[in-house]
Amino acid sequence: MKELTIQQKKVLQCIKFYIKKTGFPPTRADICRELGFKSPNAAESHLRALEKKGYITIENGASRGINLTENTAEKSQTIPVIGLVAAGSPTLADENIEKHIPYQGSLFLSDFDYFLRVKGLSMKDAGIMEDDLVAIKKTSEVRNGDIVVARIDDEVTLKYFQSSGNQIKLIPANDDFDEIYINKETEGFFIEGKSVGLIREN
Amino acid sequence: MKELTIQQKKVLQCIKFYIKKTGFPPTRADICRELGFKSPNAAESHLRALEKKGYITIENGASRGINLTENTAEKSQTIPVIGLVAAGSPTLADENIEKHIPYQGSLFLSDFDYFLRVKGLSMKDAGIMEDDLVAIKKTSEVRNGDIVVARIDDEVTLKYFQSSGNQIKLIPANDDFDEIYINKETEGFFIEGKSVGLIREN
DNA sequence: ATTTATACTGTATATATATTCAGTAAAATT
DNA sequence: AATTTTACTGAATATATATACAGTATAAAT
Repeated sequence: MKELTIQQKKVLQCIKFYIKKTGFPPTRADICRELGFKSPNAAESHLRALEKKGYITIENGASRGINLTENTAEKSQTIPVIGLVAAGSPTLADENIEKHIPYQGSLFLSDFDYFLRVKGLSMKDAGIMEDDLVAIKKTSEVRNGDIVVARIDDEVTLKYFQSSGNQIKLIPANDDFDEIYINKETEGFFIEGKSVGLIREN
Repeated sequence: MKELTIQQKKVLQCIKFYIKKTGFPPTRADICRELGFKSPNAAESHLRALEKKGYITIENGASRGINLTENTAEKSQTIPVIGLVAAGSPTLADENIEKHIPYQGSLFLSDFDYFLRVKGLSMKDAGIMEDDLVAIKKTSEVRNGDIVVARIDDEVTLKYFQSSGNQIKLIPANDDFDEIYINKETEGFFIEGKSVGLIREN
C-alpha cells in the first residue's frame, strides 16, 4: 500500500478516533474542526487522497460515507513474544515463542511483528531493562542510531547500530559491555529488525 | 435493560448489519429500504424507542448519528495520556489530557487508569526515560519499592517509595537527583497512584 | 522544465437527512 | 375503560452535508 504523508496520516487518525468516540464517521466539517482547517475542501481533498491510496472507501453522495479499508481498520490480533536467548534466533518458529499477547490498535508509531523479551542489561542506559518487551519490526533497512536486533551466527543481540563504509559497529548502552565490530559482508551476520517501541510489565 | 419487541429487534439488527457492511450507520431512509417501510417516520419512531430503552444513542441533528451502546456493541476503550509537568497535578481533567490511546485487553498484569508522560530523567536508572508513558493505577495503597506518583502541593513526581514509621522517602533512580524526605502527615502530600507498566514509542 | 501531488482558503449549492406534524389502527398496559 | 405503546403512511421542511468551482502556494515526480 502506498505511503501516506504526515497530514494524510493525521486525517486518517482523526477518522479512526472520531469513529471510536462517536460510533460513526466524521463529516468534512467535523474533520476541519478537529484538525483546524478552515475550508471543507481541505478535508475533501485529503479524503480523496486516502481513497486513492486505498486506505478508505467513500460512498459518493452519502453523508459520513467513509469506510476504513480492511487493512486500515485495526483487527484485534495477538503478537508473539520471543525470548532473546544467548544462542538461538528470534524467528517466529513455534519453539521460540514464549507466549502471545492480545494486542489491538496502534500503540506505536510504526507497526511491528513481534515482541522480544530482553535478557541482560547491555542496553540499560537506553532505558531497556531485563525482561522488557521490545517491539520489533522485521526489516533490514536500518539507520545509524537505531536499536537493532542483530544476528551473528547463532548469537542474537540488541544494540545500537552504527555503519560507516563497510564497517558496522554494534554499540551497547552500558559501559560494562564492549562494542562489536563487524564487516558488512561477514558470513552469518544479519540484521533481523529494529526496535520501534517498548513495553514493561511490572 | 428493557426488552425489545420483535420489530425493534429487527431494526437493531438492521443497524448492526448496515454498519458491518458499510462502515457507517444507516439513515432513516436506509432503514426503510432495508425493512420495507414506506415512511421515514417508521424508522424514526423505532430509533427513538431503541434510544429510550438504552440500546442506542442518537446525536441529534447529525446525519447517521446512531451509536450502539456499550452493551449493544462491545468496543475497545481509550486510555488518556497525561503530561507530567513540574507544577500541575495528573488529574483526569480535560486540560491535562494530552491525547487518548486506543487500548484493548491486558498488556499489563494489573489494570490501570491513565498513562503519565514522563518529563526529565530522575528515574533513568530504573529504565524510565524522557517521554516514556508510565501506566498508572490510581491507588494510595503502595508498598516499599513501588514506583509511585507522589504529589507535594502542586508538584508531581515519579519516584521509588520507601516508608519507615512516620517517615516517607521518595528515592530517584539517578545519582544527580536528591532523595525527598516527607512526614506522613505533611499537608499537601498525597500518593496519586503507582506504576504498573511502561510503554515507549520510538 | 513541466507536470503532478500536496495542502490548503473561500464561496456556493444541490441534495441528503433528520425531524416535526397530521393521521390511522391494533396491541398492551394501567 | 382509558391510556399508553407499538407500528406504521404520507407530506413538509429546515438544515446538515457532500461536492464542485475558483484560487494560492509549495514540494515532489517525471
